[in-house]
Amino acid sequence: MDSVKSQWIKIIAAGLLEAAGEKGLTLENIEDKIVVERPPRSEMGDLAFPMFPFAKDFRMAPPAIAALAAQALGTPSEGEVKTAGPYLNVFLNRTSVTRELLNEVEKAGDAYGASDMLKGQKVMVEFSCPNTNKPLHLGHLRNDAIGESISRILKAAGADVKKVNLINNRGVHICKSMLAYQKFGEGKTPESTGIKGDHLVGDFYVKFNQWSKEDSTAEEQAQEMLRQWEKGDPQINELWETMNRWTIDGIRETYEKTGISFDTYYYESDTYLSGRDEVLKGLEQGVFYKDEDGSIRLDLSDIGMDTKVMLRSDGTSVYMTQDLGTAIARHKDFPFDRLIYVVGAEQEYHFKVLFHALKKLGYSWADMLYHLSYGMVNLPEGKMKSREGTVVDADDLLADLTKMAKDEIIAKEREEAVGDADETAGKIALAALHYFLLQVSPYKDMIFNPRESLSFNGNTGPYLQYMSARINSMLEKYQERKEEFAGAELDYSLLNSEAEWELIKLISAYPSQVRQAASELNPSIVAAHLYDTAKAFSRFYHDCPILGSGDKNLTRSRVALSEAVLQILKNGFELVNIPFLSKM
RNA sequence: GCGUCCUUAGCUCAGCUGGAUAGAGCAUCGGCCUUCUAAGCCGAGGGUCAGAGGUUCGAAUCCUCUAGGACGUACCA
Repeated sequence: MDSVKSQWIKIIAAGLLEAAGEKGLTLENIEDKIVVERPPRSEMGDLAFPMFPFAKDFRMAPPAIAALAAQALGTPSEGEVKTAGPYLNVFLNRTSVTRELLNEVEKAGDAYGASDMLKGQKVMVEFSCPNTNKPLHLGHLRNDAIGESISRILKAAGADVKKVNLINNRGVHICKSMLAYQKFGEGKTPESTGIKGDHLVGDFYVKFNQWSKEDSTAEEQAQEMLRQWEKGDPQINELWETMNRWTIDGIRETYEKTGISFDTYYYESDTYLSGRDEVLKGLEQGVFYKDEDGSIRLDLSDIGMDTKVMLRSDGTSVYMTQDLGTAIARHKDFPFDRLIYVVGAEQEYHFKVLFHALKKLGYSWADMLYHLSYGMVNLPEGKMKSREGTVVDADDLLADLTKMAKDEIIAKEREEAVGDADETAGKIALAALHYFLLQVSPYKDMIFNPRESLSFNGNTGPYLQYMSARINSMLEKYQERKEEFAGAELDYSLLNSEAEWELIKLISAYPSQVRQAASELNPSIVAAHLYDTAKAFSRFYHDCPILGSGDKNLTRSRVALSEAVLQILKNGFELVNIPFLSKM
């Protein structure tokens, strides 16, 4: 459809030029001025060209320009041009557009929608970045969903994408769960308790917070532990390694369940030292300064901000120190053209400072860093608060969703048909979750209502899966009954209903939607387009019998259309991490 | 205080670089299963696009102000 659009821009331009010529006017850069739109209702045409931008050139009212241009255009072979007030509306030659499009989709297959828009670009995407003191919660799931999805979308746009994680495995917060374990742990392990490692460690983190309310020295003890640890205390180190492994193993299990993966894991425990060296180097160079209190700081007055600690007065490193080291290590490993940090909006200040610090340290690639600042997930009652126990745990949520999906399968008596009901339920849960998280623009805060938000009806992931499963089943039946339709011929002119034409237009728009999602780093564009497509198919499927159309050629042609729709759904599912189900 | 962002139907959200009558889903009400999966389809009601100015032929969209909200402004991450 892109080629159709540019073709029509040329046609309209020619018409306008001719009309202008008749009036003795000359127009410049006419093609750049032409705006292509979609008419608000399909019966008004397929493409719309508003004439407002030419009012000044013509010194005429837009409707009059439209009339003149339409007259000049006459009846081009590519379609029909009609005026509608100030608009020129184009009705495309449906048969030829359909033929071309369905052939293109079939040829491209899984690659339909892919482009070379970002060809040659190396893009690193950082996301997830869990702390090793507690399990993942709903906020992480949104981060993971966005990070994984934009990685896939950028890849589809031709970029060389490297997905990276950063394990926040050091810092005072880690010491807190360790300290609580030392005090109250009684040697418990994931094996001895049967509790998933990340949850077990998280329980001790909660315990620390309870204990610190009773014992005012708790915070100081945690700080002391951090100092001992950075000095290399072997006992602390051993405990750290053990508890870290528990957490990371647990978190990796959650990644596997949700279809998230990384090309490279970075660990703050590996990068904080190089970050510290970097800070000391920067101190020598005069980029940083030593404050009266002994801490090493960056003066940000040149960008209208205060100062920021780069290294604590006791010599231990902060978040910033580690992120400096990590960024530098990453650019060495993978000289990116762009590094996208998928991190919550609450850390905007941090990244502003980080990027600024790297620039001042003389790293030219500091300009290629980008903070994809996404919004928070809130509950109807407000913020999720771990202290009040209102945090929605990732594993619990997945388990609940899977249970709901399984109950639904049983209620609909689809266990047999579906094959492995548990596996299917798990995939439905993922679809519900990922679609819910990705249908919203990343940068906006969103509200998660556990009771209502994850329904399986309406504008949801399972609805998409359902439509694709139905198409798949129908196509399988077609294959089984192949002899019945032997000798059938594809006749695109038979696909002449409005429902079919709507589908054609949606299929043709898919690649541009993917490109837009890539340039805006916004998966919700893909999600919305998938919904529109599924919805349009649903209407078509309801109105237009396929296998029972009564006309072999019509059946064959509608099958071809359905195949293309299924291809778009499958390709799009891949981009937003929704599993395709052949049966549901 | 300062900075950044948000405010569209009862609720949750779309609405692309300004363009024709602002759209979905949920919820409410009413239809549709001897025919390809009813996790579906069709229809109805529901809007001063927070408010006020401005720019423009034209504003939910751009600018300014006001109100409400979120986040940040840590030797937490």
